[in-house]
Amino acid sequence: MAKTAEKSAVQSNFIRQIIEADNGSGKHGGKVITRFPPEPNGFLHIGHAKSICVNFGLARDYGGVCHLRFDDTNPVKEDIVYENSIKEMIEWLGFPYKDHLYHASDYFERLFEFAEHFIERGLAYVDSQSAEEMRANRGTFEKPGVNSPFRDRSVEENLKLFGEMRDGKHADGAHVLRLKIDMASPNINLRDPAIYRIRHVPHQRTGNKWCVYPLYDYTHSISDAIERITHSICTLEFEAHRPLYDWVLARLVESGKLPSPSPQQIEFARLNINYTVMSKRKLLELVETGAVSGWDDPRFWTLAGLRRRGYTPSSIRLFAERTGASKAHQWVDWVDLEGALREDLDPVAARAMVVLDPIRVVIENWPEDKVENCSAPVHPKDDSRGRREFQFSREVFIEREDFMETPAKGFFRLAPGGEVRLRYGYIIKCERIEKDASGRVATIYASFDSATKSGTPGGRNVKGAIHWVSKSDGFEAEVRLYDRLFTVENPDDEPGDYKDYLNPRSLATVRAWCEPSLRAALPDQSFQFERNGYFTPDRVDSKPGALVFNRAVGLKDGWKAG
RNA sequence: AGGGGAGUCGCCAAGUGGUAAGGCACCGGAUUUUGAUUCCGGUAUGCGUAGGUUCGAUCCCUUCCUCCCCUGCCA
Repeated sequence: MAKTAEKSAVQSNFIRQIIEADNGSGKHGGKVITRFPPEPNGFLHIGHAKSICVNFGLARDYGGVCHLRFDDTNPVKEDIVYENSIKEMIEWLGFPYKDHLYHASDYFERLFEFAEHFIERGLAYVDSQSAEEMRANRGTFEKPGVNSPFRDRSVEENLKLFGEMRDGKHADGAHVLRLKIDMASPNINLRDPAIYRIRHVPHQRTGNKWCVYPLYDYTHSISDAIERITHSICTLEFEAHRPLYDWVLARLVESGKLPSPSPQQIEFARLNINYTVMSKRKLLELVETGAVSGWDDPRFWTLAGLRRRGYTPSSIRLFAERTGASKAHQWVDWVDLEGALREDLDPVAARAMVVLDPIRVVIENWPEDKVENCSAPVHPKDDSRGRREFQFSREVFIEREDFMETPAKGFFRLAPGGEVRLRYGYIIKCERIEKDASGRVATIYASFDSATKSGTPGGRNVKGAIHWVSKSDGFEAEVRLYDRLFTVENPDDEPGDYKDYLNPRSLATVRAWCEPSLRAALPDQSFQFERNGYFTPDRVDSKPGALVFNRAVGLKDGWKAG
């Protein structure tokens, strides 16, 4: 029975240990509720996929559920097109979100009430300093901040002002609501963090209902608690925010506004992959400057790009599983992603022969108009997949690199006077070659051995077997071959601009000869072009009669010349 | 008056006082009409550094080094 790495025992990590300890103590009654909380202001990339796999994976493994919650608290940056794209990609990745779809904006009303509650308890105040004054008074890493002159406003005045803010009586930036914690805290997040700001901007879901919007730390902790999230998993940069997360929830639990126990924030290292950049700003810039053709460029590590390139959801899940979850900064090799794809596709991808860089072969002792049928298994290890048919004829194409006029040591494909098997067909012998004006081999003239048809019992064989396509029933298609987008492992660490390290040869387009079984190929289908790699029809440009294939990843090549 | 994190094989990553799991990569070898796959076998006297405690230390204590994050009315 085929067992994929994805199904094998998951390895322990510190998050699982926490969950298991909580399950053991009965802290959450054995429940596990996680959440993936994207802000709808960009497209998902492989780093997000990792986080999605961690959160949905934990829920799945512990019989819990994972909420998809859009963190839509900043209407100036957010848009419904991002939300739709995010949903589409999560579904594509294979995780169920529809029964547990939430928005932080669902909680605007309660968030506001809680803010008034903080004011009533003397734990929040309206600050009327300018942004610049607030920054100046916040202090620095070494120096404590100083209290705002508005810090001691009365509860009544604060309530009145906050109400006016909500009612649109004040301009953007005129006031802000701040928690009253400690301006001298060594943790800057605790120096009276702002929790509400005025934005006279319509919101993509609540329209014009609000002109004050809550900020992240306040919103996120409370949203988690409202949803009874048990383990709130985020990335390392939020570690210093955890005291604030806990502070807000503890006060609200104290006064019976929120249930106990509160969710626990747990931070793990975000995923980094070499030869990429991950920041939202840089991804956007690559799109806008035309370094990539769009968010779904097959060279891009956005989920849309990976899907178009030919990556499968299961390969991405396998990759996420393999890279694990820890607090150490991880720099994963791009080749690990490729390895996961190969491993995922090898047991399932239909095989086909395609010649990417054709060189013409004329088999002189094959009758002019004769055509003979050959067949090959759709999958070499799974007969139930049936067989594919194609013709053998006088004129065929083979891969240019499968012929060497002066063969290197150890080369066992075609060379002058030598023999090679045309896979699933006959053994041929190179009799002579013809070159064009530039000295390039134009045509190989060969002879075939009629006693060597593939499958002949007791027939002789030769060491080399190469793929080929007959001119009689093959067809041409465009094939796009990709290389990494950057030439250096970490473009962010190099001197100058990261864009200086774009790889000018990240895309090569060729006209290839394909066997006839490929005529009906559709996007989302994966093929192994024998000896060449895994390919998928381009979901944007491929059309019946004018197919376009993307190479998702090459096969491993164990041959070393010389 | 700074605070919070991280350092275990090339890349990930378990182990957290009893003598260094696993995966990927790599190297052998077997099978192979894909130089692929598959299958066998190999690969850290060592856990950032220097001391200490202990019968015994990756694990506990101390020193030092390196890297990352935090001074948005972004998330």
